[in-house]
Amino acid sequence: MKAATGVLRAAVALADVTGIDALSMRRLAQELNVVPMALYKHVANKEELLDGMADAVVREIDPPAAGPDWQRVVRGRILSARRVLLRHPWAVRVIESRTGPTPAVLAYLDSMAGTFRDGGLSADLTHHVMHAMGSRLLGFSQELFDTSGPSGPPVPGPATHYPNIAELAATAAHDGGSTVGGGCDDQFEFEFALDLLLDGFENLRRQGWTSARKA
Amino acid sequence: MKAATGVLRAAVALADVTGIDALSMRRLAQELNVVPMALYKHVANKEELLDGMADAVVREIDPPAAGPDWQRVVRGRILSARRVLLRHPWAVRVIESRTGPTPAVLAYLDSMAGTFRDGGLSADLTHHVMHAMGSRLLGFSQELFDTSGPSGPPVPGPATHYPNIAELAATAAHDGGSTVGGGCDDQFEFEFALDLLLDGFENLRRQGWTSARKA
DNA sequence: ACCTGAACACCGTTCAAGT
DNA sequence: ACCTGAACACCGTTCAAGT
Repeated sequence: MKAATGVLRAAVALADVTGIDALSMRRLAQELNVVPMALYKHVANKEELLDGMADAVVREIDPPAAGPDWQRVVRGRILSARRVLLRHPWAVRVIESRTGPTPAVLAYLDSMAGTFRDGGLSADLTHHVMHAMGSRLLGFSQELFDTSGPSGPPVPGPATHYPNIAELAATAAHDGGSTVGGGCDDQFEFEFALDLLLDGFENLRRQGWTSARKA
Repeated sequence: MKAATGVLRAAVALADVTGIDALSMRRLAQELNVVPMALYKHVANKEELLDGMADAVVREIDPPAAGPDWQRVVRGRILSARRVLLRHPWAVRVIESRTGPTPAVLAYLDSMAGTFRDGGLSADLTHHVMHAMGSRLLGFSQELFDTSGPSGPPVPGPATHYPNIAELAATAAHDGGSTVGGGCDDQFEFEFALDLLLDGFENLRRQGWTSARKA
């Protein structure tokens, strides 16, 4: 059974407003002025609803731009994916909780693999490159916790027991950049890691790297 | 209030056996032959229990090895973290769900930052390098979904609509390597990405890279 | 003062009763 | 045949009653 688009749109909107924890079948039914059990006409269960929500979000990512520079195409699309995730913060946890890739995710990954292949990366290298990117392909920051925001990096007072982290935080605080409250610049950090990886891939391509693991 | 070690050990053991979804306050109390409310003598609430469990797992990671080669020290410790996570698969989701870093995580990150600094990376570079590594510092694979296991990469039949992914899967299936069932070699992919990042960091260090974002 | 059982306010989903 | 409300088996946590 496929989740009806009306239910799906309502679920995405509700999660955007209330967060994913507050999205229950009962609450969603209430939003649609419908009895809870009526939802089960449109979705088999909550998992299928979440599958549909994940796919709806992934479909918001821009299609690949045209152009000969594979690094530029990949970069632009991943930054688009990141913008989508910033619009739907709950989507990270929903996508992560899927047991397997949903159709829109598969289509996205297939398209991304095509961009690498068209850029001249071998199938072997493309395979490992896709693994190395992992969830970053979908715009995941892969950070351990959110260091942006008004509170900045969560380091205790000046007499901290974490001298090295304190030093890093002090360095970040001295930065100008686009941050105001002393937090880290998420966008800068994301692009730093992304470009480091893309440059690394391009180096391997130029060197004709292979995994050399054939039997 | 600090979670008692007995309750913590029981919770970790229970999660190892039954998975994190089955770990409820009621089930844990039953395991300890105790009435559910008795747990609240030792933990303020379930979140505090999960905090304690996350810390208990992080404390299992090996201390840093001695040695002049920072790449080797970082690499060894992250691979130790990965082994810990493979012993406690539920820990990934528990650590991710913490709103901020727990004490053991802070101590680990501080120690890791110290290794980078001792290796000659500037505070500036260390800061961005730690962000770029993100959850990988704790051994997270950061993959979108599990492609190992007997089923291998989850690609539909031969007449698939995902030709590029099919090609990559075929390449992986032809590999010898340590995999048996045609799945991807998680350990190889993890080390591939890790080494790519560490080499990238070392290049930036040699070039005297700075973020050049000072006000 | 301490412990604890019942109760509260939820949850996803089953199922039988009503139309 | 279809819809739906009550019910089931949970959950984390509150709170009042009992010792």
